[in-house]
This record gives sequence, structure tokens and C-alpha cells, in this order.
Amino acid sequence: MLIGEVARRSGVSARMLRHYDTLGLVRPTGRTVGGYREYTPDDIRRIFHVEGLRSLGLSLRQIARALDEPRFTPAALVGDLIAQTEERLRRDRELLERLRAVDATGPADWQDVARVVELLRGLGSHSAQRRQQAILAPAESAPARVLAEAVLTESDPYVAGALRWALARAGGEGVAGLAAGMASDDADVRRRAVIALAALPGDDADALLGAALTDPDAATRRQAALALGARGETRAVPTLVSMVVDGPNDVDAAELLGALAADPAWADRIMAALRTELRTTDPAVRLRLVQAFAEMPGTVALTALQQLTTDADRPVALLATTLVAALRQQP
Amino acid sequence: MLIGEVARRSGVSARMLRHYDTLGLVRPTGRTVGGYREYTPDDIRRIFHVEGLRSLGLSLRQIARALDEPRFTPAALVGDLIAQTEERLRRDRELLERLRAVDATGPADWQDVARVVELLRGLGSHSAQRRQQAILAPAESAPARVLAEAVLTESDPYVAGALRWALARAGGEGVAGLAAGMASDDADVRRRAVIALAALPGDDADALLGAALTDPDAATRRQAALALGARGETRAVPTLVSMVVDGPNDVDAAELLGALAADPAWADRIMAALRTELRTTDPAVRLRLVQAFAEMPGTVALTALQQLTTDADRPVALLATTLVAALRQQP
DNA sequence: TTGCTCCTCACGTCACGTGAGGTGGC
DNA sequence: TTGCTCCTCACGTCACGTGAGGTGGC
Repeated sequence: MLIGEVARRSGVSARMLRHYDTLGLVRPTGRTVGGYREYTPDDIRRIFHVEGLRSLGLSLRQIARALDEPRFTPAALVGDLIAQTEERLRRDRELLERLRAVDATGPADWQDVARVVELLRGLGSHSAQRRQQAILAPAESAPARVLAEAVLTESDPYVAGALRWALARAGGEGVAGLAAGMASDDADVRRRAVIALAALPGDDADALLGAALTDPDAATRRQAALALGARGETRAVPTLVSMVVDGPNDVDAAELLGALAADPAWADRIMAALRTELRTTDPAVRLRLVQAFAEMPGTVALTALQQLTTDADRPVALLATTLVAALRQQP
Repeated sequence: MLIGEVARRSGVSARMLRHYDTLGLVRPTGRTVGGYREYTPDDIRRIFHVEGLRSLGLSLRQIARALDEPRFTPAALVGDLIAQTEERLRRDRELLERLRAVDATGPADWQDVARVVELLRGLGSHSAQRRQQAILAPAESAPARVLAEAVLTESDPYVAGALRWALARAGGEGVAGLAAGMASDDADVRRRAVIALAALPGDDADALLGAALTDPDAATRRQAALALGARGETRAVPTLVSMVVDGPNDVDAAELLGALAADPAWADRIMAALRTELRTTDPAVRLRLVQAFAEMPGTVALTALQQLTTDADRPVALLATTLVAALRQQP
């Protein structure tokens, strides 16, 4: 069979078949009188053989060895090819991430692109100091989306602080980026998103924080409650009350409850909730609740604490007495 | 700054810096008297600029355009780069799959490798006929692992049949491959795995089929019960009974229950289960149960059906009468 | 004689690495 | 004078595509 027909049947170009011939990879068994290459069925099988190995990513030289040196066994080479392919996949995944981040900022010119790439490079550094610099360096504010992505994975507290600052300054797209973080399976990521959202204004941020009150992770719920409480959102009250009961951040929670109790209607509800919790017998919990009473607006706090000065629970009565005295000293 | 120091600081080789110069990409602003390239801080910034764009996968010529033609805006090119990277990722993922499949067969020589590649190519064809051919062609039996993977995704019933046949012939690793399929989130894949397991002998296959009795997908559970019932496994009884009640494959299920009832102890249990179900008022269910009675061993069936000839439910009584007559005719 | 197929030789691609052979500045 | 750095020119890599210029067989 002449080279043209072989090319048509095998899908390998005539040029490549001549190249295989030059390399000694597939030598046609015969030539016509006119010097035309003549391929036998065996030659053609060899061509398919070669194409099969090529589809695994072997180079032509590797294939030549594979076909001619019986000693050259597949085991090691296939392993190498797997490792190389995995490495290429890893790099390409990283590249795609960078490209998507750049694309998301909608750059107007290549100057913008270069800035985002540099920011990403800085944020991807292993040195916390480099990350700091990358955040603080840009003259204009960095793209909010990129900062939002970074704040979701930043574990260094100072760098995270800088990121939140830059994010608040950048405005706009930041909330959307953090919303993606709220959908993460990783509780740490959700918690970081909540902390960053706390610093961003707007109804969208409010809504996301509200949703975070029912987060499966307790620390995330607490951060959301603190953020909402600070924004004067009474939705946070039940979580804040449970924070007083459970301990972590109880002082902050109590302070926010006191502020929310400035509204008399809410003062009643909050006091009722705290009194219900006081029925427990856990002494530590009762003491935290008494301290929370002291954060309530003046009269409310005094009335409640005075009743407790005669409580059967001795430490509670003592603490209440002390707090009443302290409150009376402050005009 | 001379080229050597620039190379050291930027990480770009001196050779590449000269190359950038030739391309006009980064031309050092000055030359010393001796003709040495002299880079200014601005030149160096430009080098970093170039490296940034290179990290996005732009070619040197694209970078040259990007830096010199203000009209050449990023939007389209970045989109193209994303598309190209996605395409490369897709190809590399496919390649990795092929390489892993080849590696898993532990080929002794390149002849083996080529055979597996050809089999994979055939199994990946869009034509069902090609897939058939690929399965039936190999002189030695094809690697079981590859066949197992293929049977999990094969939707053509004839090709799937050929695959199961080849798999049973190949033996060995097939069960392991199907076990992976049992862990799939896709109910279709699990069902195909169960059907293929049904044709493979051994305790491992038994165990997997047993586990499939509690599969979330009803069709998968039914296939598992039919397979286990056919192997004489009484574990399948509850599912087989519910198949008689629910309808699909009720005739097959009843037949298998009849066979399992050859053991008198199990005959009692099966009859008890069927009688319990007979308390329903659904006429179709009752008729299916009556028909199932007829599959029980001789005396057991006759006794049960005779009682039902006087059932208050008219169609049930008629069917029972007919079946009693039919059973009496067969010696 | 006219298309068509085939031949060999050779250049271009892309981002470099690696010399060879020579020179400038401490 | 001796290293060191720099210079230009040029070849090699890898798997091809694309001519140019020429020839064989229907």
C-alpha cells in the first residue's frame, strides 16, 4: 500500500509517515521500482501500535525504544508518565484559577492584568510579611473579589486583618466573594467569611450574617451573632443569650444584649430569656448570667440584681450585692 | 544594572534577557562604552511585568502586543486562555485515566500496553458495534479491571451483555473493579455493578450483593435480591417478598422464593411472610401473593391455596381455585 | 499530453540551553 | 597578568506543516 492510502486509512499524515521512516520507527518493508514507499499489512499494524503508545504521551524516541528494545519494560515509564501528567494537571489547575481571578476583575488594560497577577503572586507567598506587603502596596484599591478569596484562606491574624481592611476599602464585589465562602464545606472558611462580612456595610452582608446564625459550626454562629448585635440587629438575641450561658465571648455578648435592651420592648424579652436560663443549677452559668444583668440599662439592671442579693445561691447573692453597689456608685 | 545582576534578581536567565532584547520585548535603555547592556529600574519593572503576563500563559509575541498596542485589550485573550486551559485539563484528565487503567493491568511488555490501549479506544467509541467488536476481538481475555470499568458506564444492553460475558471469562480483578462501582453516587452505576456481580462467582461478590440489599435505590436492591436468591442465599427473602408485593419482577421473585422454600424451615418463614402481606386490601397485591403461593413446593402450595378457595375476596377465591386445579393436574 | 501521486531537501515553528570564539574592566 | 563578565553568532531541541523542484505511472 502506498503512503497516501496509508495516511488516509490511519489518520497519520504522509509527512509524519516519512518522519517515522527517517527515525526508523516504521520503515515500509518495500519500495516500488519508482522508489515509492510500500507498506505491508504488518507495517500498518506497527503504525497503529505506534499511535496507541503516542496516545499515552510517549515521545517518538520512547516509542522507538519500546518497540525495539525488549528490555525496556513499561512499568517505570508508565509510572513516570502518570506523575508528569498529574504535575501538569496541578499546574494547569493553578493557572486556570489565576486566569479566572483575573477575568473576574474585568481588567480594562494589560496594566490592570499585571497588577492583579502581582497581587495574586504576593497573596500566594509563603511569607506572611510578603502577603502583608502585597495587600498594603497597591496605590489604587485592589480588586475586592481577589481580596475576598484571599481572606477566606488566610490563617495569619495580622494578614487577615489587613485583608479585611483592604476589603472594606475596596467595597463593591467583596460581599459576593464572601458569599461564596459562606457556601464552603469548611467551617474555618465560613467563620473567616463571617468575620470579614462583619466589617462590610449593606443589606447583602446583613442577610448573609443572618443566615450564618443557623450555621452548623458554633464558632461561626457566635461570630455572626456578635456582628449582627453590633449592627443593632435583634435577630442575634437568642444566640447572644446562649453565648452568655455557654461561656465563650460571654462578656461581648452581654454588652451587646445591654445595648439592644435600650429598646424597652426588647429589654423585657431579653430579661425574660436571661431569667429563664437562671433556673439552671450550674454555678458558673448562673454567675455569667448575673454579670449579664449588670449590662442592662440602669433601672432594669438594678431591679433584677437587687432581687438576687437574697438568692439562696451564696456566690450569686454576693456577686449581685457587689454589682448593685458598683452600679449605685456610677451616677 | 548589567545583565548578570538583573538575571540574578529577576530569576530570568541572561540568555532569555538577550532574547527579550532581540524580540524588542524588553530593550535595555542604555549600553556601556564596552557595549554591555545597561538596565534601568524602569526596564526591570518591565521585566517583572513580562513575567507576570507569562505566568498567565501568554506567548512572548502576545506579551509584546499587550505591552505596545494599547488597542489590544485583555478581555478576549484572557477568555481564550481560559478556554484553552480548560481544554488542556480535559485532555490531560482523559490521558491520566488511560494511563491509570494501563498501569492497573500491570503490563509485562509494550505489546500488553498497546493491547490495553486499543481495548480502551474501542470501549470509548461512540458506536455500539465498535464497542462490541473491541470486547469480542482480543484473543486472550481482556484485563478484568478495564472491563469492569466499562460495564459500569455501558448503557447499550447488548454491549453490556458482551462485557459481562467477557468479565466472567476474565475473572480475578473484576470483582474489585465492580466494588468501586458499588461506591458510586450514581444509582445507574451501582445497578450495573450489581447485575455484573450477579454473573461472577465467589464470596467477595456475595458480600457486595448482600450489602446492595440495603442500597438506597430500589431497582438496585431488587437486582441484588434476584442475584442472591438465584445463588440460594436466604438473605434475599425479605426483599423478594416485598418484590412480590410491589410488583416489578414479582414473578421472578416468587419463583426464587419457591426454590428457597425447598428447605422446610425456610418454607414456614416465607409462607408466614407472604400471609402477613395478604392482610392488605389492595386487590392487585393480593392476587400477586396468591400467585406466589403457587410457586411454593407441592404440598405447601396446595394447602395454602385450598384455604383461599373460600376467601371473601371473590377474584382471590377464583384464582386460588384455578391454581389448585392446575397444580392437581401436574403429578 | 495531463493530472495525480510520490520523491528528497530544507526551512519555519517556540522558548529557550549550550557552546564557540572573542573582548572589556577590575 | 589573571579571572570574571559580557558580547555576538549559531546550532540543537520536538513533532511536525509547508513549500520547492523534480519524477513516475495511469
